[in-house]
Amino acid sequence: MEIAKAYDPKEAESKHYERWESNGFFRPEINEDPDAPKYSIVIPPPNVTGSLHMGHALQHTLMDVLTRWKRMQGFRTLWLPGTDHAGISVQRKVVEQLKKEENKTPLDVGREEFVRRAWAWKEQYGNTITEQMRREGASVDWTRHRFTMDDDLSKAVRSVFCTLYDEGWIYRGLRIVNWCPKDKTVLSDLEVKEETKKDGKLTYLKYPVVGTDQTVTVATTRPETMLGDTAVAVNPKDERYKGLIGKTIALPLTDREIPIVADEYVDAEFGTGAVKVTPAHDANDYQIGLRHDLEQLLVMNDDGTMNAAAGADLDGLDRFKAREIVVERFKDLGLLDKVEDYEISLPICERCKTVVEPILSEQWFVKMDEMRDMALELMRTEGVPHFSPQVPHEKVYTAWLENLKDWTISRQLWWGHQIPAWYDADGSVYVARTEEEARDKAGGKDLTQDQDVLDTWFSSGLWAFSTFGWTGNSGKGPVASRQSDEQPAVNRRPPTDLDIYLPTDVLVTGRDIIFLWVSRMIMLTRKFTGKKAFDDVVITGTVLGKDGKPMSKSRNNGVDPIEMFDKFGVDATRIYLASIATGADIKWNDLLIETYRNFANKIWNATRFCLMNSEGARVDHLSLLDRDGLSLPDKWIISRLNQTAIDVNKALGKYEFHTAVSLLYHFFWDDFCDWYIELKKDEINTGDVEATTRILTILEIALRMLHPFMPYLTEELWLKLPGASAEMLAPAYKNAGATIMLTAFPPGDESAIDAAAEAEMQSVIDLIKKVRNIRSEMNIKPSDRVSIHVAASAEMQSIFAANEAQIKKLARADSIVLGDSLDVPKASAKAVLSGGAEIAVPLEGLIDFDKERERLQSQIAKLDTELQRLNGQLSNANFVERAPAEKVQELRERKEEIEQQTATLRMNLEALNA
RNA sequence: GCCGUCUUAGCUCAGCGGUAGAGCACUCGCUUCACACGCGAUAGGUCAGAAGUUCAAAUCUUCUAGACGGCACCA
Repeated sequence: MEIAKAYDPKEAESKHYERWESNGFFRPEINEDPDAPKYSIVIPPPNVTGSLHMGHALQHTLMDVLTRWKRMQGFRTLWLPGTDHAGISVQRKVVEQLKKEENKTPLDVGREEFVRRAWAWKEQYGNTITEQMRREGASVDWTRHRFTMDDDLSKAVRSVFCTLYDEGWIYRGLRIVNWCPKDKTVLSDLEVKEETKKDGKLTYLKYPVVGTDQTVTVATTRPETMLGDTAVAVNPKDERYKGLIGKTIALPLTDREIPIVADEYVDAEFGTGAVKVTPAHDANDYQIGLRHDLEQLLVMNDDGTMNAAAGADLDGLDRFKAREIVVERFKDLGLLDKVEDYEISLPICERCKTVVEPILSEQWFVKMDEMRDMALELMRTEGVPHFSPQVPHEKVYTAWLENLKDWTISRQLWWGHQIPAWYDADGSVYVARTEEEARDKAGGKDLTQDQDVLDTWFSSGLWAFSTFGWTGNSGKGPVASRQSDEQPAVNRRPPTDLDIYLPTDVLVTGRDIIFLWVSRMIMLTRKFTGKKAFDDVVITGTVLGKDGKPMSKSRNNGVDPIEMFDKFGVDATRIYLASIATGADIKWNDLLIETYRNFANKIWNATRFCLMNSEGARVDHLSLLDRDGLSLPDKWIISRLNQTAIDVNKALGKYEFHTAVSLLYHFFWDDFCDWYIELKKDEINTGDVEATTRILTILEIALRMLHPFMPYLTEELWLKLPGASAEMLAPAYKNAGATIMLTAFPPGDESAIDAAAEAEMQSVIDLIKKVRNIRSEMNIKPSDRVSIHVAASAEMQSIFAANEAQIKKLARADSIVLGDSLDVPKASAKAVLSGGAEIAVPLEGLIDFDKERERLQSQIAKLDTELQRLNGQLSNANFVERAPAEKVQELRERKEEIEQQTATLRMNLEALNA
């Protein structure tokens, strides 16, 4: 068989995905075993405006590893893909498009047309990520792809909204909210980020007290809001201001008089001890306002300009411009006390970076107290979700829940789920799933639907169950928390996806959306289905740029996964991402992927070698079963193979992907390539069919274990193996076409683990390494053969005798002399092996005695360091008494061994000096 | 301000009570019939610092320093 000398990832990547998908290999229905347990994952829906970034690549890799692993284990496996509608982002894209192409505003085209265009935009540009996921090799069931604005998912949204409203969990109210003047919408607390500004200013304004010549100085970072002040507050205990309480202020730049009130909230120690109170523009002031029954005066428009209430001459002016003017006027009036430099942290709109304005506004909210209790209870009683890694996410999650505030869910956008609430002419509200239902409730009155849409995260919060067909409004649909084994056998409808796949098994996502998404999904899924959304949550770390900072456009330190796929191959990128410790942040470094590109090439070439010599042989799992008659290297590699399989399964079960990668890497490269293939080369090259069969079989099993990490490479190679066919698939998939992805994942066989073989093989390896060391240190040319003399116990002699050919090959020796003692010329290099054995390589004419002395001395020195530590421990009475007996025994044996070895080495050294 | 994470070989990172590990880089030697994206052999670390618990600490506890993250406050 002709096979290229180096692995070309692009070729393999272009060949298999389409076949896998079109044959339905990604669908759970490919599994024909009616009793197969299910395994399900829903993807954290990327938003339709996005393109694949390294965080996605990482998360998708882990999800795909789990999915492929479980599928191979025979689970009925579903990884459900989808996207979310990204309210604000899409809205902004469409607004920009309208502006650019037609110089129109959304109001110019109207809501209906705007939404139509948003859909068109989504159809055209919204599939970037889903296309990129195919390149990744993601084994998602595309037939179950969902979008948060699909009909069913929209029904689910309305249904949830109505239920929550009817039960009093959703309310509409006037509150101080975070307002983004650019997007002209309210934002939830989680969509607002803090940005520290070092060049902020704290402005001190003097307010004249009516009927006196006194002034009260207040400080503010937002001077323009003084136009909306409706009081000045001081602490009632503050002696400085006691006399002023109850008096009024003539508010400058306005014709209003405002009271001076006493309120405990004011910290007498901070600033001037007097606070301007702007109830409509500050959350704390709002609370003060409620306590003192103050007017709530709004002085800003929704676009961040001042309104008429700010004064006719400021009406329409931008808030920052107004700020300057206000300060200037205070200066002119002689009422500007001072302006200090002040480090301030500003609330910023996460998406557009505009300074967020706290503003009084009527919005819809979800009451979170009961949901929070529900989630905390779940955490307490069942430990759900179980975070991996557990620390610190569990603690952060519960701490956040404990301080949870109500969630603002309305958004002043047109793209999204319009709130299912209608108003009649009197302003009475009717919440219903449909307009008809609302009109019924209203007794046929004319109604207008609420103009706002819901937060995108509201629909994402239903993702775990809305994606499985839950719409909640059938009245006889799936019922919460019904246990399948309690169901009567009669009159059963066929189980739905919701019955089968919820709860999902694990959620893989980033730290940044634990609150935004994970927590809300936990609460809403519990509330509406009675089920858990998932048992486990794997929180991935952040892939940082080369500068150690999170990748971002503004820092321009991003690394495009697609570029990495092009440069190193998808498989190398995937297994590299999986090799990062679960949850740990990692600085990006191309060199590290190179490791795995090299690994891919190594796998390719190892297979190439096996195939070049495979005449007459084919993969045959029976060839590994009867181990009694096998040679030491065979017993050893089978033992290692099974141990690796057991450990890989164990590691994946604990979401320790990096451990699994490291096990596979070392098994394949060190054990299989460096030792096993090398040891078997002679047999293979001489066309030993039995030997070749075993090596092909071991290779095939190794490829299976690598498949979840490196799907393209392993499929490409597997299909080339003689004997690889649909007949080798796992029983549940026996009718599918030939593919490695539906073979059984090696479970590992405990009984194949052969400690004796591993120990014996270790002696052989040790012997070869010692000889190689002598060769290298004594500058023996690779082409020169040596002879090896070994003094060892009878058992070890027989081991070496049995593997003589292999030892000679790998140590480049032409003879091995075995005996009870060494009989060699003085001009020999010597070394000791464990188990009391000693070796010598005669180097007549070649030996450099100084060098040999140095060599022996350095070996002695190394052993001496260890010996000293051992002596220290063993002479410590406390250790001998209190440490476990086995431990003490172990050290004693080790000490004897070292003493014996050093004695031998010393003798050899003296002999050299004699 | 509160909570948390990290600090291990030149670099990037594993390990997390019982003899310090990997990959890359470095040094030396190899056109050895799968692979130079390779093979073989070395070298390199008082595991940030201090104190404590323990027979035993990179690993547990406390403190200190530095890096980072989350939350709160911000007149």
